[in-house]
Amino acid sequence: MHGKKEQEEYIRKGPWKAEEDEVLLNHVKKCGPRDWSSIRSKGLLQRTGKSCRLRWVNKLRPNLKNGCKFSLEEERIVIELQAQLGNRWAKIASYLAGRTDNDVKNFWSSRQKRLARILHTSATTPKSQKNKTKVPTFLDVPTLKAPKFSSSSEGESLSNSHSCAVPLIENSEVIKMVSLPDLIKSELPSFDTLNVEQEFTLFESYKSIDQNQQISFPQIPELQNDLKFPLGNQDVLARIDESCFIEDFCAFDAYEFGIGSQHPIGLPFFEPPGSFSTGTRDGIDNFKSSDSFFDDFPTDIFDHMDPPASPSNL
DNA sequence: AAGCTACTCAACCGCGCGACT
DNA sequence: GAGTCGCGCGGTTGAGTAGCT
Repeated sequence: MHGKKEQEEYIRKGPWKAEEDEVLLNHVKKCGPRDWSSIRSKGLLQRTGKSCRLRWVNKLRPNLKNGCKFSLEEERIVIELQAQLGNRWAKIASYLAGRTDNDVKNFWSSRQKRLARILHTSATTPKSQKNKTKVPTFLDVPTLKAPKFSSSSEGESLSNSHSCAVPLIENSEVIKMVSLPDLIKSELPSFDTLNVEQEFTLFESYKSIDQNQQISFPQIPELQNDLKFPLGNQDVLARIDESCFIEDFCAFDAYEFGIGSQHPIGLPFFEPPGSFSTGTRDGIDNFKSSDSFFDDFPTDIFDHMDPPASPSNL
């Protein structure tokens, strides 16, 4: 079998057994969460110190929210902090009670994959097939007119209110200008928590809009200018009147930018730094009680909108 | 029921940094 | 100052699972 030296060198990998967890917990009880490498050197476990530490941090540490999905508030915090800090998952996790860097990382990467898939689908699916997607997009409104800027807003920076934010479109010529990581870094509202019902209702309302009616697109808060307008403002403006431009933009979407989602476009999406610890839902509640998003629509738009079905009707 | 796809989660790996010798 | 060690972090991968067709 194994010689003594071989046994000493043997390092166990893979899933942890309950007995191993118990040994590790005992070690932490005695010595605290440190001296990870001594666990192996003492012959307690055939695991590396790194492996022990990881197991403790990610699974055995008290007060972990294991197996619990990220709440809306947690998602919001992650999105904002990722935009501010980049991929410093451990730092981000420190703002979330019971979450580990691994949790945050996994959450973000699955979000990223989903977004990539949506982008890819949007860019490659023939337009005739796009209507088959689960959640309807503005692509389904074929002749929605491009927004026009009022004379009062002409000459203003497009980053201001009532701008037509066009950071991302499926047209391949343009999509290349926004890398996926940059896209994800931008402070997109969560789409994990989309209220499909609301989305659909709003969508239906758009279908009802007089196609000659002009609507203002709501602002997108706090996007970096270069993310908002990868082409440069002039180029964006120049393309706005192209029907395919708007169509493509709308296809990518409204969905991504939260129109119809639970999050506002016209409001600051995130709390100011420093307010995380309060764990308030002010941002969300403010949205719910605010009209600012809908202020950007013609008032009679709501005449076409049916109230969302109550859950009891489902 | 079976196959496929997307997603989640757990764990490993490589790298960088700081402390120690 | 150079080398070593332990630790922490971010990136990546693979297994398991849920949902859809």
